[in-house]
Order: sequence, then structure tokens, then C-alpha cells
Amino acid sequence: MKKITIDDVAKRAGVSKGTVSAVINAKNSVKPATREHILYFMKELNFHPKGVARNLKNGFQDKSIGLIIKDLGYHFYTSIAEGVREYAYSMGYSVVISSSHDDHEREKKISHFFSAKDIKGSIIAPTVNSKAEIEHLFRLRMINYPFVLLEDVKGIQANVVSIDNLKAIKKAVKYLINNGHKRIVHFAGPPQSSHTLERIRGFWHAFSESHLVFSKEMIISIGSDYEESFNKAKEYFIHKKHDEYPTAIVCFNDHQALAVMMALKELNICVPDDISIIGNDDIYYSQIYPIPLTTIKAPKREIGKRAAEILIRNIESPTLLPVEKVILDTEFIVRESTKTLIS
Amino acid sequence: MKKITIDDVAKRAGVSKGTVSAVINAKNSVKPATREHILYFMKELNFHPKGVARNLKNGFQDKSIGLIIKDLGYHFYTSIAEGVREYAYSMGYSVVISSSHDDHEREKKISHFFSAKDIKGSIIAPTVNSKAEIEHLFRLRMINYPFVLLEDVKGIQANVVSIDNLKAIKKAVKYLINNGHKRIVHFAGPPQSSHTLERIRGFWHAFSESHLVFSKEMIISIGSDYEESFNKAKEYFIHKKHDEYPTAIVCFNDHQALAVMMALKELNICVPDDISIIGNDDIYYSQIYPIPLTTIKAPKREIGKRAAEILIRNIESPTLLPVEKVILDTEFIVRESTKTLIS
DNA sequence: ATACAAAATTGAACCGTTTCAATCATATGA
DNA sequence: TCATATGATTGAAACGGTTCAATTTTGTAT
Repeated sequence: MKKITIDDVAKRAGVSKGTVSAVINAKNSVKPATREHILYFMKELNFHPKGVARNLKNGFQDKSIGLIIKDLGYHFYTSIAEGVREYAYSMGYSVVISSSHDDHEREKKISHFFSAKDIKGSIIAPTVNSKAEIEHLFRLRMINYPFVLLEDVKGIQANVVSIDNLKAIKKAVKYLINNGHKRIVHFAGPPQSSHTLERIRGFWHAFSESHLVFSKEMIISIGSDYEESFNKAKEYFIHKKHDEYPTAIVCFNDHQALAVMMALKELNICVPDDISIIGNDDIYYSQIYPIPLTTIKAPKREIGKRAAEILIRNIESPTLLPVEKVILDTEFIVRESTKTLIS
Repeated sequence: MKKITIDDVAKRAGVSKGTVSAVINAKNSVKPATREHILYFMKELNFHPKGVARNLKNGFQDKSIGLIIKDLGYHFYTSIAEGVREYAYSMGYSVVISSSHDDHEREKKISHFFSAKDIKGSIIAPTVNSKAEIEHLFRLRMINYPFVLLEDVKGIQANVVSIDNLKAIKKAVKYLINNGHKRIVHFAGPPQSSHTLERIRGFWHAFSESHLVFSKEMIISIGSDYEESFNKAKEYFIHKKHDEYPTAIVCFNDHQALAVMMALKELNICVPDDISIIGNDDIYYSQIYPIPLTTIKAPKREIGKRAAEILIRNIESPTLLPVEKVILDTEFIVRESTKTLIS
């Protein structure tokens, strides 16, 4: 299945390729009859002009940036994307997005794709499971391709804009501790997600910093899919004696927290009177829910904006710029799903 | 600010461009010392190899499709994207996404961008406000660029995968009518959205087909932003006498419906006992909400999948294929936010 | 019919890489 | 020291379009 080129069309239509080019570019120097004639053969041969060839000659000066996120359906990332978009548009850049699904291979492929398409730079939420999995970043580095990471990655010095997840969770857990909670538990997220581990670590740190005993029974893996979380949460409580219930649960994210609250409702366990719940992310619907959720709010749009800022600065600089690292603060928002145990 | 090419690097490093090329492509035929030397000058000149030139030579055989949606934060579109992704991946295609924000100019720019980058074909949720605004589709058509629309557009024969929104709303309204509701009202969406008009039309059709009188007071524009919908909904009821309350509200979408239910709650109006509510879209959180929402479920993933199917079939066909139009069925899901008035 | 201007068409050079046969450099063994 | 094998480097052609000065065709006025 040979590739059809402008020469094929020109030959078939009996004109020069200059004329075919003029038709493609809707120049009005072409006689209508000739245009029709050429269009006819373009159709017949099903010819698509290759952008790559036209851009080569034209200097391909489009302004565009890429964004590689982990999940399109996850509010956290789409909000970041919104921040990126806003800033990028204001600077005249287009944004293209692709999701890696937390899969390293995909991420590698997409980052390569973006650079190969002369997307001028990329913002990447990296999925890195092992030391070997930063090669693709080194390759981008080698070809001086501008990029900004949304999480710090060990082993490479690169631009990063992120939040201190560890500190955020610690703040939440310490809030519970300071309010008299003793039996605190963490409902962890999906095992393959990098966020899951980070949050478990934050939970653990809070305990050690408060000189409290941490045991691994405090971490219960219930995922973040609604059905799964709902069922596993119920199961957890059904197998527990009443006086062994935790007094507070730190959830993986708001989405999971909502599922947990539904499960508790079905079991007639009252939030926050029987159990306090803390979410993470501050998604939209957790405010709408009848018991507004206490949660950790990440400055999602701000993350996107700052990342885009750094990226575009690097793209537009004629020289290589020094690496920048930005860690943004999270906000712990106390709403109605938590209760103090201190009278 | 001159563009740096491989020639500049070669000259500066005192080697031929073939050698520089070998370094860029990590070929191991280059002596380590030479490699380092060349890398040094690549850095110094901040040289990025142009993908466009390498692709031209290489035959640019990446497999990729584009998706232009209207809103990244809107569940309806991200679910479609999920369907697209799933099918595309199974066929070895990458997916890149960009949001038009329901802005025709953006859409035009993005579609042009995708074709210019040799993204092999695109799925487009079109924003078309006037006859003149389909030019860009004609241009894609002229260059035989494969695309599939997610809404039918008057004036152009093109591949379409969509749902029958009109029919869907009609079914919902008729359900209410058949269950004895007399005072039914539609809370319309944001005026600039194409969906808004379509849903108003569906509402109107249901009345005329049921031989009931329709008046324009039945359409109340309250948007779909949470704050706005919440406030306007409250305002609507505050200015109404109790016995003038509608017995049922057909909402623009689930998101709006949730805002309306919150407003009603604050006014101590009971759903569904005082007023029935119907949403649209069947988003995730409307099942989680304490009063599960009666709604219209669109086969979102299926839409994405079918669109991707048609697109890839067209991309891979050596000849121009006839246009396909697919209209998928919606499902009316009765949950607990509606009540029959017939005893 | 002829001259001339305007319109339409041609074709060679160019864009920035990769490729690979040819050439040059280096190390090895006799 | 020379011949040879191997490793490293070169440079011209190729990729598929666009551009634009030069040329050909067409239309108009005489």
C-alpha cells in the first residue's frame, strides 16, 4: 500500500505539483476548472498532504505544549489541566493532553510522541516505578526538550511543580491526634498508584513525629473505585466489634471518602458523631454532599499555572535555564465530617 | 533569534552532521569522546532536533488520533474520552485530547493543528453557531482528513456518532405526564451551550406530541454552574406562591440537578414528595447522593468506542469510505427523585 | 491578425533531518 | 614496517511538501 504524494496527484491530473500545492492551500491563482480537476483526482487517490513536509518548509512555528496526566476522569488532574490551559492560552499556546493511566510505558511513548511532533515542551505527571524508568526523561534532557514534572523524581534534576503530600497528610492526622482521636485508621488507595504510597508514608510519619505507635493494621487497602471502596469499607466494619471501631478515618481521596460515608450510613454509623472522616483533594461534590467533607485542598489550578509558566519560560529562552523546583502549600479545610473528642 | 540546526552543531563541533545525527539517535557507532564533545555543543547551543525533519525522512508512521471535546471537567466528555482511549489502545493508537471550551475558533485551530501534525484522524465535538462555521470541516474534507463528529451538523455530510437527545428528553417528560404531573418545568443550561437548545426543544416537543399546551414560562434559564444554579433555583421558588410550584422539574443535567436539590433542601421543599426531579447524563455522583437521581443515561463509553471504530476504519482504508451515521439509544433510569401522582 | 497585460502554470531550490555506501583512522598481528 | 580488519566518520541523496521567478496561456483592445 504505497504512500500517495503530491507528485502522484500531479502526474495523474497532468499538472505540476506547484499547482496541486496551490489548490491544497486554497490560493486563488488557480483557474476554477483546474481546481475541480485536481480536487477530483485528490479524492480518487484519497490523497492527504503530509503536514510534516509542509511544516518543514514553513518553519513550523505553531505554539503548543503537551500535558501528560495519569487519569482523565480524576478531578485532581483535570483541574491542573484547567490551570495549564488558562495560562497557556494567555500566552498564545495550545494545549494537548494525553493520559498515561499511571502506566510507565504509555508515558514514555507519549513523551516521545510529543517531542517528535514538535510540541514545544511538556508537563508530565510521571509514573516511575524503578530507577530504569527515568531513561525517557534523560533522553528529553539530551535533546534539550523543555519539560516540567508534577512530582519530584529521584535520580534526575528537573523542573518540578508539586505539593507536599506528605506534609499535608501529616497535618490532617495531627489535627485528629490533637483533637483527642486515638484509634485512627487510613483507608488506602489503589496499590498501583504512586499517590497511595505517598499518603501511607504521610500517615506513618505523623505517628512517628507524634511519638505514637504505628502498626500496619492501621492501613486498610480499599481502593478508590466506588463499588470496591463501598464494599470493602462495609466488610471492614462488619468484621469488627463495636468498641474496636476507629474514631477517625483518613481517606485516600474525597471520592473514596464519599463511598465510605455511604457505607457507614448503611451500617447506621453516624458521621461525625461515631466516626470522623477526612478526605483528600477537595473535589467539587464533597461540598455538595449533605455532610460537607473535611478535606485537604491542593491548589490544583495554581499547580497547572505555575508549571505552564516555567515551561513556557524555558521554551522561549534561547539558552538553557537553571532548574526550578516549586512546592506549593495545601490547605486543610475543616468542614462537618470531623468532630473533636475533647470537651 | 536564528533557529539552531544540526548543521550549526556540526560546524561548531567540527564534525559532519551525520555524526551529530548518530549521537542524537544514540547509535553506538560513535566514539565516546566524540559523543561527549558533540553533546557539549548541543547543550551550549541549546539545540533541539526538529521532529518534523526526522519524521519526513522516516515516514512518520506513528498511529495516533485526536479528540476535540468541549470541556475537560465535564464528566460526559471524559467518559467518551475513556471509550475512545480504550478502543484506540486496543488498535495500537495513541490518543491526544484538546478542549475547545465550546469556542468555535479554538475548535478550528485545534482541528487544523491536529491535521498539521499528522495526527491521523480526529473525533470532534463540534461547536457550530452559524453556517459559516463549518468551513474548517470542509477544509478537512478537502484534504481527505478522516474525522468523526459527536453531533450532527447541518450543511455537511460527515461521519457522526451521537445520541438522540431530543427523543431522550421527550421520553423523560412523557414519563412525568403519564404519571399525572401537570405543572412541569425545565431548568435550562448555559445559553452558549448547544446542548441547552437541544434539550429545550426536546421538552417542547414532548408537550406538543402529548397535545398539551406549552408556554415559554416553563423554561427557566439557571445555567449549570453550581453556585449560579443553586442561587437561581432558590430565587425562582422564593418568588412563587406555594400552590404555583411545579410538581416536577426536568433539569439540564445531573450536575445542575444536584444544585437544585440542595436549594430545595434549604427551602424545606421535599424531593420527591413535593417536587420530582429528573437529571440528565447519569454522572457518577448522582447515584451517591442520598436521594438517588432519576436521570437519562447516555452510553458515553459506547459513543467514544463507536466513534473511534469508525475513525480508525477510515484512517486505515486506502480508499474514501462512505459516510456513517450512528445514533445510540439513551436509557431512562427511574430512581428515587421522582414520584407518581397517580394513586 | 497583432500586441500587450493579466492570469495561470511550471519547475528548481529549499526546509532539517536520516541513511548508508564510501572513505578515513586506528589497532592488531606477522 | 606493512598489510589487514575493524571502528569511526563523512557527505550526497532522499523524504514530500512550498515558494517564487520565469514562462506559458488567455483575454482584451486595436
